[in-house]
Amino acid sequence: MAIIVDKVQKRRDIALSCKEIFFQNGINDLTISQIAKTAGVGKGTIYEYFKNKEDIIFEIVNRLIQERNAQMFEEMAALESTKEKIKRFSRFFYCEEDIELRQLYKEFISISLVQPDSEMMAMQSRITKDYFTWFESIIDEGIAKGELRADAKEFACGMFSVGEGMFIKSCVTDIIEDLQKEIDQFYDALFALLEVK
Amino acid sequence: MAIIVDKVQKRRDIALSCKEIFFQNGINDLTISQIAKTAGVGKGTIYEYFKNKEDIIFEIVNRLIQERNAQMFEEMAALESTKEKIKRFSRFFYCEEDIELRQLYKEFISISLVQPDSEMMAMQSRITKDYFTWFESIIDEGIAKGELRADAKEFACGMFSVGEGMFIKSCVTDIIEDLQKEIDQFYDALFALLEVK
Amino acid sequence: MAIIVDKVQKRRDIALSCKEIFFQNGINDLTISQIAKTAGVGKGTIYEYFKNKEDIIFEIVNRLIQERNAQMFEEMAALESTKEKIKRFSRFFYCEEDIELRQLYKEFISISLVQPDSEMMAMQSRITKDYFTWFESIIDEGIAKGELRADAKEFACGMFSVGEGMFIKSCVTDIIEDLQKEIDQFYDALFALLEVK
Amino acid sequence: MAIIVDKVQKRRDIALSCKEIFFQNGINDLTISQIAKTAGVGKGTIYEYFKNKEDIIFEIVNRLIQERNAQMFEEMAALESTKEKIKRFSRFFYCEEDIELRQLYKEFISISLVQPDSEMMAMQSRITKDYFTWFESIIDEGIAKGELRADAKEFACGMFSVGEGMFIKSCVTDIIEDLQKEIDQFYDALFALLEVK
DNA sequence: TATGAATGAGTATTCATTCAT
DNA sequence: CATGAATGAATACTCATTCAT
Repeated sequence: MAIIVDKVQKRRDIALSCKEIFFQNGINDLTISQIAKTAGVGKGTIYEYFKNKEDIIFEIVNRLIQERNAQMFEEMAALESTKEKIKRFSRFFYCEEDIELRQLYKEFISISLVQPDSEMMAMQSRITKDYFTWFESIIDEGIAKGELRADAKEFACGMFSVGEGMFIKSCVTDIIEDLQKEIDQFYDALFALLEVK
Repeated sequence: MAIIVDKVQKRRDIALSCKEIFFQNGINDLTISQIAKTAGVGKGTIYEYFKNKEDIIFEIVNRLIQERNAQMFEEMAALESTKEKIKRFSRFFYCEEDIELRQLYKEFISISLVQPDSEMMAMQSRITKDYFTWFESIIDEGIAKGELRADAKEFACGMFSVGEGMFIKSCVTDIIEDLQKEIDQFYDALFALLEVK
Repeated sequence: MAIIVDKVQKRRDIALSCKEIFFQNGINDLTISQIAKTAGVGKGTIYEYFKNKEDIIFEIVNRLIQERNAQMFEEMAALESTKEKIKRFSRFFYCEEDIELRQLYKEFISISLVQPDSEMMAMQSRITKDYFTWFESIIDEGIAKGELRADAKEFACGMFSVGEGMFIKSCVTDIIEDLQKEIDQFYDALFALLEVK
Repeated sequence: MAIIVDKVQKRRDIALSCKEIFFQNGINDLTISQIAKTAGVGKGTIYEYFKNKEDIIFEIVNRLIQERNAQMFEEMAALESTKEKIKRFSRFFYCEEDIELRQLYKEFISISLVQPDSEMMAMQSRITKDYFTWFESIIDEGIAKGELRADAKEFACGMFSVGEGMFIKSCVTDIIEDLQKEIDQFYDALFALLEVK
């Protein structure tokens, strides 16, 4: 009998083997030849596991995002106050703390902007909803604990969006000096208005 | 001397002649051949006025952004209250009102994400600062007029970022239903806290 | 011994299992993967029974041609007069009556034209001779029955060739309108000269 | 001013430069790389003059066919009797006389069989009609000169088709021995019936 | 100065065949 | 005997850039 390969596992393996070049060069310099070489397989083998290039890029981004998001949510869950959690969330993206996470999201958004019809869009939607749900839940929690005013919930969507907006800003402009400070200030000012005194 | 002016003028002319194909196909399908044909010049001529493709794309985006932003600020200046102005600002990007402006910014951000080293970045910075300055100035104005609380200014940066964030969201996700409503709600809720009663 | 018979049987089975995809897509889109899947065996197994792709294509065409030709001759044998038989022969190919038979011969001839060194050529010779022999025999019969003049036999080869020629014409040109009428007219005119009054 | 090239002329030049490899290897081994190399130009240059591979192959076949057919008709026109002309026509294809002409028609028909949707089909139709018209005209002439019976015209189409049929036969079978004799016999027998005694 | 003809490096994808299990 | 995972040579086509005129 011939070897039976776990296709799902091999997809993941090939995708993850590209981690390094992905983080180094982004997706633009990712050619099938390079992917094959990096994964240590033949070019034809790639097409045994992926429909086309779009498919493999999707898998790479998908795997990495899943991996990172899980870590993020876990870390944030460990924190106490609502404000702390939200500030921690922002710090993932604006500090140089995790340069790879930044690179990952950057590529992710850029692909989605350029190829809005692909599966990428569905994934973006899913992830955006997850973030938004998380924001809502911790604000709910804050209200339940009596930390926040009842109308704080109306800011959930905005809180997430301001994060996304500043992330883009940090990527496409030179205005990097006080980015973290800026976002902190915004959240501080907002929470000053929302916290129950 | 006259020749230098001519160069600048010709750069602009060539760039603006591509308006239509840019809005139709985006930047990905913009080839030098096409640009040359559209501009009514030879392919070689392009390289007399532009260093390379990056350079010409920069010029196109630059010219179009200048043009549009001028219009935008003019329109917004005509409005009365601070809240109205800011809501008008958001409407430029989230409604289908001006599909071309959306397309323009989308391309602009996507290029900047992918080629952060180019001149694009400086341009992004400049524009972002302009927006931010505008936000600050109208908030100042609101405070001066007694519409807004003194600490409203701390939200200038956030107000702009939430706009950018939602713009990205509207481009990369399917979550489109109540985008305009969502952003309006956010601004309403925020102004409810900031307005002097 | 039994093994050899099995091999022959399996070759036939695999070949005939491809009937459907052959008639649907022709030979150009016939890949080994597809053949293996359709035959319900592994890709490697194909190479146990066939030397290479050429070999399997030969077998497919061979089996299908055998099958169809047997039917054809049987049907034609049931007819009465010489002219009827010959006209019936032509109808197999020129009418849309049997689209699959047309497709089969088309592929057959096209392969033979392109790869004249293969076994295909021997098969073409065999089949052409069969047709020719059949033409001769029914003309002989016609002469024996007193239907046809004695020198009619000199037209056997031509009668077959005119059929082949018009088949090709019907495949490669748009001149389709009165193909059946044209060939009928030719045979009518010829038989008018050949029939004993 | 830049060089202005006669596009039509260059198309022809590139096409004709492939004559040799076309006659040696047929169309199957004709790759763009090879064509470019043979024509002494870069691969990209090919696409300046041809839409795609199909287009260049069409040009090659087209040019060669035009060239040869002109020669053929000229030669045939020089002959006297109707029978001579028709027999001469057949000799072009069945003898080894002009191996290249045979190869050319072989490829031509084979391409048309495989890609019936291309421009090739229109060309086949045109050429077939030309041949047919020629057959009709010389039969008319024969009738006018009193050589042939008035009903000879009904055989024009058949006479051409029998030629095509035997050409195919000569290409795809081993039955080559008496091909010329066979076709001569057919025409002799037919003319024996058609000639006015 | 203006041009457009020429270019070739670069890329995704296919598929017959092999061979370790 | 049977298999299907692995392969890589082969191929059409694109497009930014150069340079002779």
